[in-house]
Amino acid sequence: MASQKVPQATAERLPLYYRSLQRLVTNGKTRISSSEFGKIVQVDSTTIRKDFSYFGALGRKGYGYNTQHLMEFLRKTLYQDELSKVILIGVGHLGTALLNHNFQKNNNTRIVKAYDINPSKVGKKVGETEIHLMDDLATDDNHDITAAILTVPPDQAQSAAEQAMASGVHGFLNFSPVRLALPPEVYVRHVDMTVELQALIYFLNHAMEESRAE
Amino acid sequence: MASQKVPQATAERLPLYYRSLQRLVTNGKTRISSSEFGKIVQVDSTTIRKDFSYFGALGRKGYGYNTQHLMEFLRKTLYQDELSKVILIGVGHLGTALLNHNFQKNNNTRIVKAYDINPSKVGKKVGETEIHLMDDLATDDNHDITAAILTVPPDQAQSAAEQAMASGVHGFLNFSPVRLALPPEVYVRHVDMTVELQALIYFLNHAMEESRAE
DNA sequence: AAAAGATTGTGAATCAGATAACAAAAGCGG
DNA sequence: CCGCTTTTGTTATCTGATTCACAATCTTTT
Repeated sequence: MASQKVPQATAERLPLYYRSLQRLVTNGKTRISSSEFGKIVQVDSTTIRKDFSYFGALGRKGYGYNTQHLMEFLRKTLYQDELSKVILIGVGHLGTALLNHNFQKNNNTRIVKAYDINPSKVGKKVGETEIHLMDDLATDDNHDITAAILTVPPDQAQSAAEQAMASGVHGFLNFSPVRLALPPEVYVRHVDMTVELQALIYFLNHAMEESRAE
Repeated sequence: MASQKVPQATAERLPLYYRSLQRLVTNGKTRISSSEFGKIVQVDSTTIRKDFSYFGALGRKGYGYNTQHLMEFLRKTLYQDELSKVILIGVGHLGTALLNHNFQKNNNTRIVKAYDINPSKVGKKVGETEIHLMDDLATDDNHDITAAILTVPPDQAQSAAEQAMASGVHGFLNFSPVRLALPPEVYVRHVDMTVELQALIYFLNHAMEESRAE
């Protein structure tokens, strides 16, 4: 299986497709064409068809795609039919918000444990998740954990990531505004809100300049 | 000025460069080569030089870049020497976390006002920011506002964005897991944590499969 | 069951971005 | 102040992603 290599850009769109399909199925829509779907997810219809084509023929000519079927395919492909356990490191404002949110709504990812440096928080729960002491992280066994969400202050990010690695974690969703220096077998994704906001401001100002120039 | 068009990919790296430089300057580093800088921000040194070249000659051959000078250039380019006012819509868990954080640390962006649908929150403050009633959004004058941060539930995102537009906002940082349908003159950036996490899980599982295949 | 219409899947073309290669220019060490 | 070293800026090349164009094929209608 897994015929050709799936391009990175394609893989990054799959979760978006998946979530949109969940919504469509819930709303009782049974079939959809790539162009109609494209309007919803704001991706060109050709791109959508090409994305799906890496996994074989998922649609039917003259008909489109069966939403239920497509959704189930994506659920498997994204490993959403098995529970992914995740830990969260750093129970500050953002960490707390994520714990309360806990990704529980539509998907099969659960934050099973949180770590914080502050001993007074230890043992307490945020949402369903119990807080452990940061010092125990490196020596805990987290080999059954898929990924760690890093919501610590910038100066603690590198060290926290290393401790998580030591406990067996090999994937990170890094919310701290630092690039982590980690071995290549560890996979890191960045969510950097300050960068996003500054980029937004840059584009807004530049769009204005360009239209002025016209 | 603004000789050639700056590629999107370049523009999106500028905030990262800027923040790294702030740190370097603070730590007393006065000069840096593209290759040393590249290791810090984890971007290829050629890419860095090329990025800077769109803005003219910022470095000196055989020497590198003056950190202070470069930082100041980026500060201007990113409009960080003037205050950018931002509003936040949706004071839930995530919205509250962002208000408390308030982007204040190193940059010149401030959340000056928040909106929420819940009247019992109105008039209260989170951090420095006062909460207003959602119903007033469309009729308020927010033309001096650079962007709106959207942290509302998915089903309210579209309507909230439209109300913000009506009040004069033309840039959005959208944290809700929905693609907004807005006119093209409005600029939207998405921060989608569920997608990020699912993409991470996909890549982790697939990296494993590939290494198994070797 | 034939004709008309819809829509996929894909090879070819284009576009954007990243990397490589290197000449030109500046720094630096004796 | 001369030659060696460093490092930029940039052109050329490569890679990956998107878009185009259209044949193949299924659906729907009559």
